[in-house]
This record gives sequence, C-alpha cells and structure tokens, in this order.
Amino acid sequence: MFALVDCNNFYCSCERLFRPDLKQVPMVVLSNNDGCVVARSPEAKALGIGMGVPLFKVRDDIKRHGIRIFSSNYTLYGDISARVMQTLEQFTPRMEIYSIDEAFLDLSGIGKLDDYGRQIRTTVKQHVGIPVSIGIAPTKTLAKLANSAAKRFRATRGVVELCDPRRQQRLLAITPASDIWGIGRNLTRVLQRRGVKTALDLARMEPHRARRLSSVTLERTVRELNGENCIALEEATPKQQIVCSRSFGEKLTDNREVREAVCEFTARAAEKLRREKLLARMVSVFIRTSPFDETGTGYGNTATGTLPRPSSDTLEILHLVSRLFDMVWKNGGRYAKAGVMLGDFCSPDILQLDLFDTGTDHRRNDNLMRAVDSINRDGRGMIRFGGQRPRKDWFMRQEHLSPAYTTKWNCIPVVK
DNA sequence: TCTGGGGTCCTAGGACCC
DNA sequence: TCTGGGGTCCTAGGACCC
Repeated sequence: MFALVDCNNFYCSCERLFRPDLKQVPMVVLSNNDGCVVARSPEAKALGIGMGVPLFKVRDDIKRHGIRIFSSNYTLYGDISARVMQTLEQFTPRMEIYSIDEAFLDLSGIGKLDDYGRQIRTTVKQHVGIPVSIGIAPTKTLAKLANSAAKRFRATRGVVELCDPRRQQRLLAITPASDIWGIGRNLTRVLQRRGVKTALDLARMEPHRARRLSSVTLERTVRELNGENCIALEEATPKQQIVCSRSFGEKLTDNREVREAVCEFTARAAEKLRREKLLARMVSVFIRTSPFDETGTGYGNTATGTLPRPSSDTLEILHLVSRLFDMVWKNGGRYAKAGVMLGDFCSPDILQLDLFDTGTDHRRNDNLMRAVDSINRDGRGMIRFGGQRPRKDWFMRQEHLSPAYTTKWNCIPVVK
C-alpha cells in the first residue's frame, strides 16, 4: 500500500511562509531567467494563468488582476523540502523522495489508512507550515490518481484513500486517460486514435496490446491501474546523470562566448559530482538554437566522449569538453541554449565485476553468486554486466513483480 | 523583445562476435 | 553453394516526469 504525499503549489507555499500577508493574494513564481511561470497560487490558477506559460504571454493578465510575481529561490525551496521529508519519515520505515515536493510512503500493514493520512497532513502543516495532499492506493499509479482527486475535490479535505476496486473504477471512469501518470501528449494521441479516452478505457486494455502499441512502460501503467504492482518503491537510488544547462538571456553567436558558458557548466557539474563522491566516465556537450527562432534554420548538436579514466577533476573533464565543443560548434548559429552532461558513474564504494559472456560454462553464474554473497555481507554494491549499466527491468524481474518480466537471467541484484 | 532546468527510461539499429 | 541464430555493446532519439 502506497501513499503519495504532494505539497500544494509548493513554491508559492514556500514564499507564503515568510509573507503571511500574501495569503489569498494571487501570486506566481517564475523560472530561472524569469522566463516562465512554474508555480501558481490557487487564486492565480482561478484567474486562468497556465502552468509553464512564458511570462510575456500573461503579462496583461498579471497587471489587470494585480497578481504578485516572484523570482524562484531554489535554496529556500530545497531547505523547506528537506524539512517536509524529515517529517514524513516519522510515518514510515520506507519512503521514496520522488521530487522536491513529492514522496511515496510505504504504508503496508497500517490499519485505518484514511485516518493515518489525515494525521500525516496535520503534522506536516503544524511542523513545517506547508499544506499537502495525500493519495493512498495499492499501486503507485493509483496513488498518483488518488492524489489528484484529493487536490481536485474539496470535499475530500486533502486525503483520498482509494483501496476499494469499485471506487477505483468510478474515479477511473471520470478521469481522462491523459491525466494518468506516464501518459503524455504523444501517448494521448496514440490512444485516442484507438478509441481509448478515459482512464477506465486504458485500464481495460489488454496488457500485451499495450506493450505492442507502445512499450513495456505502457503495459506497466495498464497493470498498475488494475492494482497489480509493477513500479517498485525506490529508496535513495544513486544519481545516474548530472546535467548543467541553461538558456541564454540573449542569443549568442560568438564561439568564445558560448565556449565560456560551457566551461562554466563543466565546473559546476564537476562540483556536483564531487559532492556526490562519484567519478564520471561519460561526458556530453550540446548546443542548440531556439526552436522558436524563425530567422534561420534551426541547429542543434550533441557530442559524447569517454574520459581516459573515471574522474571528477574539473580540468581533466574540461579537456574533453573542449574537444567535444569543437565537434558540435557551427558558425552562424544564434545559440539559445547549451549544456554539459556527465554520466556513467562509478565510485570506490561500488563493487564492480565484469562478467564473461560464456554461454556454455558456468563462470558467469559463479561470479554472480560470489558478487551476491559479498553484497549481502556488506549491504552495498552493484553488479555490472560487461560494463553495461544494469537496467531497470532487471531489477523488476528479480522482484518477480509480474510474469510480464520473465527473462533468461535468473537473478540480477542491482543496488542494495 | 521575452519560451526553465534537471532528470529517467525505453527502443531501434549498427558493428561486432561465436 | 547455402547466407543463421543468438548474443554484447554502444549510440541516438523519443517520450515522459516534476
């Protein structure tokens, strides 16, 4: 049984903690360059300000309705998020922090779920001052749905417990398929063409058909809507990628200027890497013109390279970044955005084994069993197959979550 | 004029191997 | 002459999330 706890209008709620006078006043928080609206108070939502709209498009509405605007303060939001999460930890032994303002809680074995949810809500409000909504259901996808119902219907007073299959069906029937977690713009179109409109239509789809139509992710969604657990709780998984990228305030055309920006991103990314106590092997650089720029033909390019050895040293990484930058650079572009990505991490703490491709002999299994032993002993580690990163579904298979995930591998422990 | 930043996961396809 | 099946590893690109 899962609960999804989600902070209401998180960034706005954070700003209001220190400005109680802004209660009931319509307000929005803007993205980095004050480009887009990234959070809206309920009053601003009611005035029709959309999520993610560029500021220039709603400037008139803002003036007309006296909506207050704030630049974002991520240090503050991160700090308040940490306090919310600390408070939530008291309610469960297992929890997944899903984003800055959301967490899944494992509530297995708890009796009166609705009461428990209300208790969580009250405690967070008292301790931190942030209002939250809570959805409780047997799978993560249904918990997401329950959460959105808790937000949508006032009568629920912020908590929806969705364990009864009949209630699940009723809610699914009045929810468009596009509101389901994992169904984006594209899948909505694909589904609609096949007459799948409501979430209930989607739930009634044959799982194998869902897989053929799209991929295993859609199959999981369908199964989850029917109460079959396919997406496991992930407690503190290590980072797999670090990205530093930014849209430029004004378009850049000069090689030197863009190169400088990319150097800065590299330094920041390497800093994050060191803070995580990780080493990277893969480095990518990308630049692109604005997709909204109609003055020229659009251009974007990415180059990826491997470091001579795993590293978190800014200069070592910069050396490669500089070469990659030369590969992606093209004269004459009006560049709007650039970024640096680091990936394929390793750490001294992680046990690594390269297993042989054997086929007939049993070295692979022997190695695997030895690795499992040592992981069980130390409580931490990772098994790599010939340098390949273990994939998500291997983990799923090991858990025997569903017969849909059968494989030739018998047992692939990933991270413990 | 002004359009976020930071992530994850999946699939396809090519090169290569036995 | 026949031109396989099964696998690894890597990359690009698409889709989705908050």
